[in-house]
Amino acid sequence: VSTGYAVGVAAPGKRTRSPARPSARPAVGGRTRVVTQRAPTRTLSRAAIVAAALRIIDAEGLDAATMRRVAAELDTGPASLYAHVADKEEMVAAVLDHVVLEVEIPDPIDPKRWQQQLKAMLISMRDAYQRHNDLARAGLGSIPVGPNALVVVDAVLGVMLAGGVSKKVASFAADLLGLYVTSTVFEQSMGHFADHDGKAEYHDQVHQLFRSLSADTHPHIASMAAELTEGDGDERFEFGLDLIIRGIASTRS
Amino acid sequence: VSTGYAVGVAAPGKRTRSPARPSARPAVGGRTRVVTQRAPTRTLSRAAIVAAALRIIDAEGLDAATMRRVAAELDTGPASLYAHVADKEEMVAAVLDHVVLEVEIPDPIDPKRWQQQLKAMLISMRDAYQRHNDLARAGLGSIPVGPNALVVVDAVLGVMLAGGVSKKVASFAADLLGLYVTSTVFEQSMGHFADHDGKAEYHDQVHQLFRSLSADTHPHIASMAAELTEGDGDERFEFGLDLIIRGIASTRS
DNA sequence: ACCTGAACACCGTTCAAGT
DNA sequence: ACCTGAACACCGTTCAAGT
Repeated sequence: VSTGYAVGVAAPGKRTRSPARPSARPAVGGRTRVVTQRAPTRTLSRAAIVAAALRIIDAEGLDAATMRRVAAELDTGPASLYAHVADKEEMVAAVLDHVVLEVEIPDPIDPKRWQQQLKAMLISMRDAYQRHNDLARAGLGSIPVGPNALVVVDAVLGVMLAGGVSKKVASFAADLLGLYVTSTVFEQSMGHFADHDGKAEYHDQVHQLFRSLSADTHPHIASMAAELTEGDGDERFEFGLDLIIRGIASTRS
Repeated sequence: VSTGYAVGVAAPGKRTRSPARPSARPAVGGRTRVVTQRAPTRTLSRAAIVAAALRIIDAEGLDAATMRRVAAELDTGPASLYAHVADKEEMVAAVLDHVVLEVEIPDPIDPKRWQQQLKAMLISMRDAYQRHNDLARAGLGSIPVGPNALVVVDAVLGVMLAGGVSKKVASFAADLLGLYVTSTVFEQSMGHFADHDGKAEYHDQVHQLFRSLSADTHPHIASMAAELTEGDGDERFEFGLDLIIRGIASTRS
């Protein structure tokens, strides 16, 4: 299984929709009374690993989140992580699934407003990814099977079904919408790093390339250089989202 | 620039739409007459590197195409590649762009049949990627700016414009369609390798997971397990393609 | 200009040994 | 059960030296 989740083993019941960013530090004076004083937080855990990895990704990007770097963040060696996480792929999948806790789900579902509710969910999903640098890249090309992702997928399906969309179309559309969000966020997170001084420069380069193409060899690109690159990310994203949702709506009986 | 192409430097004029799979071996007795016999093909070149990398990708997958492995395939050391290719990213981008030569472009464009022609191009694109293992993964999340890709994009835009689609919609739709093809191919190429004995098993696992979800926590997924996983890749791909194209068509005045 | 050997600065993962 | 140091088998890229 590509996502790193052991598919047959994901425990949906254990999912808890909790505050988006649990502190890595456990609450002082919690409900378990311990007589002997424990070392501050010397215990490694899956949650601590995910939190450390997310901190690194936020600050330095997905590529910086190596097993060695995450271990160092937790003052240990890379081998120690393997007691809590099968491999790097599973670790990153866990981070991704943790972040989807930030997605807001409409409650209750209002059949009359299904298109707005669908759009709002997907914007919320985009915002969640966008808060975490280029993390979305990890989600490219993988079916979301993490426990939290499944909750969001279920809600997306529910909103569409409430709106009278067929099961077949809803099933397909859920895939497409997830794909669209992930890809869009990732594309817009490009050029954030090291080599380039901002996505503006990248954007300008692409625009220049399009304008530089001869009308002989690339007549349509040349005639559309403006349209191909204009509009900020938000605008393009919403435009595309509306287009897809309109397509979904048009399939109803 | 993320694709590895130096955007400002791509030379569209140099693009040649040649036979899909040029042999790595130069034609014997070509048009340049050489007196002294040259060593068989001892000269390294960008084309030879791309061909070697593609061979490895076809046989063993994208991850196997390391600089060291490609160099070994050409009986040399990894450092030698850097005279013809800036880095690994550029090498892979060049392979990707080489493969899009296999995409068939309709000629001439028939405005009346724009929807069919658009669909045929995208199926051809999917087939091209599909012939090359998990290569499509390299295209995820990068704007296609290779010289050959630009020709295909230009044709896609041309077909839509001929069909009366607005420039703004065409611009967006071209992005979306490219995204859709790349992601779909990659998703279907998963589970080809090592750990699993075929995508069937992966597919079954996902189906099992969906069926195992409680109707309490995931009512809609549970009620749609069949729809979510049914249909072979081709069917799902075409269904989605039709849906997107219908959405595009519905925007016309 | 092109090619090379050797090195640099990393990776993910395993494994025997500890507690 | 969990943690660790050390090692294994790799990476991409650079660089001085060769031709």
